[in-house]
Amino acid sequence: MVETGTKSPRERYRTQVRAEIKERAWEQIATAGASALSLNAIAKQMGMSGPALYRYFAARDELITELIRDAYRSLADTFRAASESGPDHVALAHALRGWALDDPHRYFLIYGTPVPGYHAPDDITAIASEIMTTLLDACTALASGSPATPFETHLEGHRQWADGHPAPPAALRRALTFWTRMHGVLSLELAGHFTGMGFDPALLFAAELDDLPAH
Amino acid sequence: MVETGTKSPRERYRTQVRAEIKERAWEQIATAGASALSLNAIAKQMGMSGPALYRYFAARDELITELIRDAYRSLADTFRAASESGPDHVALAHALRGWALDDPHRYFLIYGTPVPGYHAPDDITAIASEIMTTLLDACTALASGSPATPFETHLEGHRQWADGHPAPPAALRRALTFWTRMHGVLSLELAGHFTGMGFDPALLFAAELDDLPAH
DNA sequence: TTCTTTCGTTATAAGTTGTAACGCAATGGA
DNA sequence: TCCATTGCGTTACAACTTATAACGAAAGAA
Repeated sequence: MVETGTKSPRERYRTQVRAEIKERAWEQIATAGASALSLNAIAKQMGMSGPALYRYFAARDELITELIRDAYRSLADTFRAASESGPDHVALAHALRGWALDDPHRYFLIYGTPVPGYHAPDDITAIASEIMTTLLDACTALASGSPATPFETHLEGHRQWADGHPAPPAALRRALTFWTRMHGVLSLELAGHFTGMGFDPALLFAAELDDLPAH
Repeated sequence: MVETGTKSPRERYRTQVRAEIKERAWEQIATAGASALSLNAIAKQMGMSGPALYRYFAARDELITELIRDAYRSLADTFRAASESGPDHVALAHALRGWALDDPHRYFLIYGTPVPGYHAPDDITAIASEIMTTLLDACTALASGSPATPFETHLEGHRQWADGHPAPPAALRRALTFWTRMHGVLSLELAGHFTGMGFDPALLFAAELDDLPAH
């Protein structure tokens, strides 16, 4: 095959059909959850027979993996956009919350109940570490130097996950805490555990954001 | 039917079979996840034909609801036991972590990705509020009186969820924060998001427990 | 025009949940 | 002891699902 520089019509068609399949898949996930995702139903919606979809995705799991990849990609882009005007963990927090509320199922595809035996491919973990780097940048901006707590001392000696990032221990700790606390509020809120309780989840989120380790 | 006081042989047999079905269900969930739970497979394991199970559980969802109920009940009992020697949120935290690590799938059945359209029956929400009451007792023990932060002021006027509990605003806030922060660490840990990162999740958990709002 | 690749089809296999109809066995009362 | 009722487990079946195989048609390349 000669190098055309632009995509062939066939490839254009193929990527377009793949995109439409993913769109329908997101719709289905939103109404019935990821576990109820049916390739047959998607095919019918698109006016073609069930097995036809297997030309585009080798298996149901491959489609879901692709959706997970897109979700990570989308979060990484959101973080990057929020960091455009400088490293700022408050901006990241609000971006994260907006992104999560925008499509809860997308959030749960990343941070929800894990499927036993499923392992994300390497390119997805690469996107995850891209997200972590953005977060570390923001947390480094405000953090001071030497470790002040036992856990920060522990982190100083266990920082493989920072992947060479020069963040001081306090920043490492701040990034981890940002992650777990924001996730703690968001995940319970999105799962509906706060509904009917009366208080405003947004205020709890803000309070937690305000209470992050200051150092 | 005459009131026998003790169960009839038939009822004893019935409850025993139901218990064995649930045991097999837990085993399946542990190896393949809740979404892959198969009534047929359970029946085969027990040496009987598929439809026989429908004498014991009207539908797959009813079995899962029963498992969720058992999970909540188990957590409530664990909390109660941890509170036996007086209200102590540190004891609750360690009990929670032990309970979660003991069976991650049981934890995710309660706090994992919600199933769209599923609503827990009233008796389950009653157990949930029993858990919350135990937590509020522990948080009241250490908290002072008047609200000190904007969010605590907000909680003072939105405390339906406390269900009449006389906890001061600082205790309400402490309870919510306990919940979201412990869940934030535990859920990410159990989902495997920390694996390969190098640090010790137990230390992060301890650090978060130590950092709870003090007031 | 001809060759080749790709696509969508139907047929089929092996699962799943759940219902229906039947027979057997155990329970409880006379 | 006998009998009627109740409950249990079975097979048969309907309507799904994922996934593979084999075939025909359409589209792109030479």
